[in-house]
Amino acid sequence: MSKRSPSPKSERILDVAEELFALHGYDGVTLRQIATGAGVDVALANYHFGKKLDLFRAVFDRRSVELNQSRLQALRQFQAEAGPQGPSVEQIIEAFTRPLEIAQRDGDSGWANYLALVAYINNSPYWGPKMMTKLFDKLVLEFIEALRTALPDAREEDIFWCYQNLSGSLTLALARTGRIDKLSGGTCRSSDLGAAFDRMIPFTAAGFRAVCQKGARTGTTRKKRSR
Amino acid sequence: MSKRSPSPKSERILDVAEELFALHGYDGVTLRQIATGAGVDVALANYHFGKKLDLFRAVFDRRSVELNQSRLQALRQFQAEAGPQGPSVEQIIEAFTRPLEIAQRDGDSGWANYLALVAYINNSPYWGPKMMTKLFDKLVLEFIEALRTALPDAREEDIFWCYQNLSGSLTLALARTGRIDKLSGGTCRSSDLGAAFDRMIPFTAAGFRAVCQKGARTGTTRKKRSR
DNA sequence: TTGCATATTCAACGCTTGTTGAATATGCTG
DNA sequence: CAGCATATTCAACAAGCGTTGAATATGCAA
Repeated sequence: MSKRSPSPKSERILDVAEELFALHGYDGVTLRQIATGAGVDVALANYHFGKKLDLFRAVFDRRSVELNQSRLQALRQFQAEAGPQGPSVEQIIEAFTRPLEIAQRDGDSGWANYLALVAYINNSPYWGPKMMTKLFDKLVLEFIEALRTALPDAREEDIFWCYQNLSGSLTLALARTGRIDKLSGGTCRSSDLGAAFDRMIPFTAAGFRAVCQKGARTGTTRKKRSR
Repeated sequence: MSKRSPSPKSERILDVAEELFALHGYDGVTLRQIATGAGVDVALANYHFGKKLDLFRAVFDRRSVELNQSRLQALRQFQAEAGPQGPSVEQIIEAFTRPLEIAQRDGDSGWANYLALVAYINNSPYWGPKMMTKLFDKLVLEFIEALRTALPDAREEDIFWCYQNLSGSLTLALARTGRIDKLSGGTCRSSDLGAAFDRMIPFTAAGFRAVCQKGARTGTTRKKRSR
């Protein structure tokens, strides 16, 4: 009703753009590459989405609502099951990450490309501040609030720095660079988000506790001897 | 002797290229932008470095040896001071990360741009596998070997997955996207690598222990209930 | 000063880029 | 069928791209 149903060719454009932007970044992809990959004329992308930048935004927007709804729902589920002290750190991180794995595993094949695109944007000093805030800040602050409840003695700045560690681990996993495959001699496959999350969740949960739990950090700012 | 000393203008080209590549990526920068920023003619980059891709490689190469020497030296120092069981996980991660902060703080101002460029390349599915291996794998495997010694009960795949978590946290910190500044309302500044590392080191050390220490993980692969 | 290697600029090339306006195809409504 | 909105292609544009060969400047050796 409110939005006309998209033509199949415009969806193909989004799919191909998603794949290419995730691999080569915004400037590394031409509209002609996208059009060729989608089997359409180069002018069609302009017709449906306007300028190249608008197409980039459309790709980034497309799956964000569904993605963040599933994460928020997972968090709400844990909160409903938990007592008044709220869900555990593990549960919060599980709700933050597992829906991404599930989308990649059960959703259409474009999800893997989309998650790699999010990784590209999140790690970019140019695009990150310009595009992440609008679509992801509200959700992230919701999770940080939950972490505050689970770690009541945490200092404000420690919570955010720990979140950045979590975000970094997640970002590199979503980028699926294949580097861990090489380093490990094939033992690990970066396409296996499930295996990555099986370690990432206990890893980062222990990290949060070590930095944010009562008595974890002494003194004022630095804790290690400088020499 | 073996290499002629570089002209001051060729260094300026490298400096400007470093800054722009770190911010916009390989395809987001033109040789004309670099030349203009360096105050030279566009043909000079070709004269000194060959093709655009060769210039990109030259920028990436320039500081890598010095960087990794300082990290390896820090590791060797801890190893010399430690008993036969080797340095602690914290010390290993400290040696892996602190030299980057020190380079940015005490070295010339281009170091911050260089580290952001490393973050860009490491997080890129296109450039990562193509460029990281040659310059960084040897060093990384040395650190992983040290971690194996510090965590003798760790499974092989767990060590590598945990390393990826560390690498991801480090990568996002080096990218200095400014996102944590916004999220935290100004409490954290992503340009402050020291503050980031003060949390990253205990955070990731606890993560390694939680996943890789004896008795940390039970059963075969998954540890959490699926529902 | 002359000579020569290195460094730098100049001018231009062929090609690709994003974008546009007009032309055509498609599919639904009457 | 006619009419019309939407979808798609066609052809072309001006601008910018990386790269090159020739021309000029620079700095040191004889």
